[in-house]
Amino acid sequence: MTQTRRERLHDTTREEIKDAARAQMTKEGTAAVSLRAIARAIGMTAPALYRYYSSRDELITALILDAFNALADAMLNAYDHAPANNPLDQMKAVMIEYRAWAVAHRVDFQLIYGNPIPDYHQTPEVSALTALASARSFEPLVRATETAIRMELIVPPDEYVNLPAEILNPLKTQIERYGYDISPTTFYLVIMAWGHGHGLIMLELDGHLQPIVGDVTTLYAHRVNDLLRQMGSTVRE
Amino acid sequence: MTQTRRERLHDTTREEIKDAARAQMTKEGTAAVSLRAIARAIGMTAPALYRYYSSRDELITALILDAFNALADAMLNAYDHAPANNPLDQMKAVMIEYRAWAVAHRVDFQLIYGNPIPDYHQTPEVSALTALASARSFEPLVRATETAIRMELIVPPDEYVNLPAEILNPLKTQIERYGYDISPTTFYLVIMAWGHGHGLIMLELDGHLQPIVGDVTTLYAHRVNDLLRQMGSTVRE
DNA sequence: CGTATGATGTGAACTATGTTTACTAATACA
DNA sequence: TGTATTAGTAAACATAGTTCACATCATACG
Repeated sequence: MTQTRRERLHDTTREEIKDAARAQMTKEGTAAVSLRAIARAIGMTAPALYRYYSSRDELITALILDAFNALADAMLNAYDHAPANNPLDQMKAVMIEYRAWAVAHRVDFQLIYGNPIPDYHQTPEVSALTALASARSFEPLVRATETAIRMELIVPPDEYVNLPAEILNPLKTQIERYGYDISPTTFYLVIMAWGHGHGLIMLELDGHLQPIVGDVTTLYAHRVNDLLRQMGSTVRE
Repeated sequence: MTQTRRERLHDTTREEIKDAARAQMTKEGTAAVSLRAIARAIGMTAPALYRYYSSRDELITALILDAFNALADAMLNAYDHAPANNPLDQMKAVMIEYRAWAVAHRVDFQLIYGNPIPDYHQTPEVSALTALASARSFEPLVRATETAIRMELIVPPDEYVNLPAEILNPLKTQIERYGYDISPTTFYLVIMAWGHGHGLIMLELDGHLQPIVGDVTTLYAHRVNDLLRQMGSTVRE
């Protein structure tokens, strides 16, 4: 792990390039990542960038992985800072943070969950990494939900306990595959919450929600609270 | 409305250009619309396209408006073909169609709800048109929901009837502004359903859902049925 | 019927882009 | 100090959107 001076400088420049790319995406959109523009911004010529990233695709891959990890970190952090003995508050905190991060880092969120960038092609190894990072983002929510159910702070209605076989079986398979120690009900509820939150966030980012509901923060918080109620939260707000 | 032969040919070519553009997007992604490639595909040179669209942006605008209208038509059609006296089935049909259209027309759906295309800039007039088309898409769902509530096929739980002021007021404002004849509860429930369905669809299109739940069609249908239950449907499936 | 007009198309040119190649300048290490 | 590696450049190639000057040809009019 000992880095030579050269390696340190190299890494610094790699970060500088990513920062310039992010700045550019923020201004012009995720798809507008231009090597030549990045080079101009940091006072180099375009071919020099190839000393740091073997192609535009590799640079974009680095940005995507960074974004995934930052989101996962943010959600884990929200989980850690919520009251440890209160899984319901943990669930809320993580759900709220999902949107907060998306709004505060629109570009990175679009990089993860938006349209693919034109001409960008992901290698299978990278897909595996992003899938892992994606799963890591929602581990806190899964854990909090499972705990809430075990503590009977959430008593899910029968619909979510006795799931029909065609829904139940794939969930079971997935749980076994990853060796999770959770019930299919937990898994189903998390997917429900994820889908709901994700949809509201996407609509907000595309500008479809704000003109309709005014303050989206308020609506989102209300929806999160209501989601817990729908899940069978036994604690009134 | 009488068209000369020339105008007819002109319109035909405009359609041919759009078709080529759609074919290209389907193959290479929404952002990869290339005038030169379109020209090649239909046996012309790129500058010739400027006789039909004054720029790449204007072509993309045409594609976006087409997509919006096609989605609205599809949802209205689903509404019309559901049993007229059964608003619950109408609601289901429209929600199911929303996903079905998105999956069958991924590219057009991304054009509407995905990342903006790089360097594409929308004029305010176009934004107004798309907002209108977007509203038109969800009119059937709004109407069916309002009817279901009036017929007491849906009796929404208290949470959705007595909405907190900070949620209620923006909804009321919006309803007045468009002169809709619906209750804020209807509006809230539609936003809830829209957000939920939209999120699941986006996750599916990005490939995040299928590996987790296997058959997404089954999960989505299950979620739609459960949404009606959450809204307070008095009819058991 | 012949002619002028306007629509339709082409090819060259301009500014961008990502990428490769050949070359130079600087740095680190023996 | 000498040498191998690294960091950077300039030139070149193919791609893109767009503009311009020009040719062609069907239509409309005198």
